[in-house]
Amino acid sequence: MSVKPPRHRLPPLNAMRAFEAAARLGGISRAADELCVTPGAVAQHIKALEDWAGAALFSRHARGVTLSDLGQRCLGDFEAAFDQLHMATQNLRIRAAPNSIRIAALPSLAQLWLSPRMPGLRARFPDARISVAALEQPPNMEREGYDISVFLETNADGSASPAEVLAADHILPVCAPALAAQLQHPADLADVLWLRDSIWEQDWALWLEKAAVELPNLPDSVSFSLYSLAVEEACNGAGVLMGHKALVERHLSDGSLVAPFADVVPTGKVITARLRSGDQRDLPAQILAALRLTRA
Amino acid sequence: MSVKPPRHRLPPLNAMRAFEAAARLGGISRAADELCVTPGAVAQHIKALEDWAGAALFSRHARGVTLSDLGQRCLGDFEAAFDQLHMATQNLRIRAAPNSIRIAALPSLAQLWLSPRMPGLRARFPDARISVAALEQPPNMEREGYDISVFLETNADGSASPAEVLAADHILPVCAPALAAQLQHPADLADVLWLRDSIWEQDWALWLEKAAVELPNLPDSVSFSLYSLAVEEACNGAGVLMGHKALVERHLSDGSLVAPFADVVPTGKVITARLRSGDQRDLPAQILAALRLTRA
DNA sequence: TTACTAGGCATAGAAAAACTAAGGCAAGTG
DNA sequence: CACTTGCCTTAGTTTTTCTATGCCTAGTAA
Repeated sequence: MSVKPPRHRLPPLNAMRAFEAAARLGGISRAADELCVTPGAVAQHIKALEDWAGAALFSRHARGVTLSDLGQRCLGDFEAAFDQLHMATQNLRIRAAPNSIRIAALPSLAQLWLSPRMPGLRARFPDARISVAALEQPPNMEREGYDISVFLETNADGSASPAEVLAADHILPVCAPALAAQLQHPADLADVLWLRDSIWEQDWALWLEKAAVELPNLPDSVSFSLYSLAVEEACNGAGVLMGHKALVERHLSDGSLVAPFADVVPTGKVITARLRSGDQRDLPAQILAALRLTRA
Repeated sequence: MSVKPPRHRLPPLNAMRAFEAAARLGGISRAADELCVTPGAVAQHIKALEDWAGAALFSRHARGVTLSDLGQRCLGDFEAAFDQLHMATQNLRIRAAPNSIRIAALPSLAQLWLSPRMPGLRARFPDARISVAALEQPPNMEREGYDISVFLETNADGSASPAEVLAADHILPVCAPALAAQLQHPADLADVLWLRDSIWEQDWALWLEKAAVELPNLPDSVSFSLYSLAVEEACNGAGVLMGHKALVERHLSDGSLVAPFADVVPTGKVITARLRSGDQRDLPAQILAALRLTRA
């Protein structure tokens, strides 16, 4: 009669994942969002882990939860463990498909800056399989499976990770050539429809201030949730768009858009690319380097 | 319209666990055994991970599997990640119940060496909650939830982890006092029933050799899968047992067993205690130290 | 005071995942 | 040549996980 171990099982892996997410993000709802499940599911997982441990990891309040003393002390361990697990899966992914490159980019950058450069990139790296995902927020690159990110950051963002500045961000009004005829002086801007991007609402105010333009009144404006839609509409002659130089350079050079006023204003932001740390390949860095040099 | 991420999900956690176990143990059946499921379940998990990666992690043969090149290179990552996950759960456990101490011990040691010392231990550490599990094999202490292990090891086992020698292992024949009357000379051993432990079958041969005893014939013997059962039977006068000194010392001192012959033979093994590395408490080390000094 | 809202809890039922059992196969072994 | 070992596959079942719903509490606004 061999003594069969009443084996000490690990608590359920999913329960640990739920705890880690909720503790890191500071809320069950936020964890649920990250894990793509309902808050109820996360709450159940966390309860399961608490039952396993026999102690509370969170203290519950009417509005949200806070980590208990125990939870506080354990968060670091679990965070590190899951970091490693993510690292392991990323390594598995890139070893299984070494030529696969995933780029995460701001939607506007993906469409107006990155997209024109893709043909050049593909020509330079014919073996690479480059996919692009448009994200509103920069992802955690070590955790989600992106090898390169391209986002707009304020110049001061001195993060530790290896960042590469691809271009500065400058703005100036742009519009279709036909509409430009109506704009002789900056003051004429008060008489045309303005096109805005909904996440860059302050662009116009910034430009007016820095270009020292004073208008008697602010005209009507329409906003778009995607900058590329606003650019399309500007090309169609719908109005005047506050153009980001790096994003409309192609339209300016092919004449589909023109800049009626020369005042170019820096926004204080830069287009920044980052590599995923821990990637053992050379390809991502090569692609990033090529990205600096590639013209649209 | 916010751009909702087509979130990059991790592969299923259980699939990773199955891969890690199968890769580490070198077989699906062995992994199934460790995970307490059927091999079919493990095979399915591994296939799921391979599908996620888009490449094979094992090459299948008729007799067993071997790691593919890819699997080989990924094993280390996953092993490290799960090591950390186990570490995190152990830390959670001991933080939630700092006075809980779990000891893993060989069944015979648990019953005959450890058990008599427990009262002394409890008196010395009244707050500690000491539980004991009897295991045939030493557990992976970093992974399974044991804080102290007590096993019989060959002297040479120079493992890196902090080991503490509690006692050397010596053997000599023992029996009930009544039976001892029949044993005047070692040669008389040929005429009595021998009691054996099924995992220490060679004890008798070793003792006969080292004690330079030659017998004309070997007598009948019965074996027990638990040494403590054999000890009981010896006390009952059922026969002569090859006694391990450290395990029968209490019976020898209270007279329920006697040693008819004085030849004590070392087996080359030692009772060894180990602490789980990474334990941030002092209590386990204190208990181990006390264990050295505690008398039965 | 009186809604109203946000965030979390509890429960039941539904959906999905995991597991088992059974049959099959291929290559060593006696 | 039969037997054993170790794995695969599939179908069906069990278990887990998730969602949906209603409820509760404490801030916030009217």
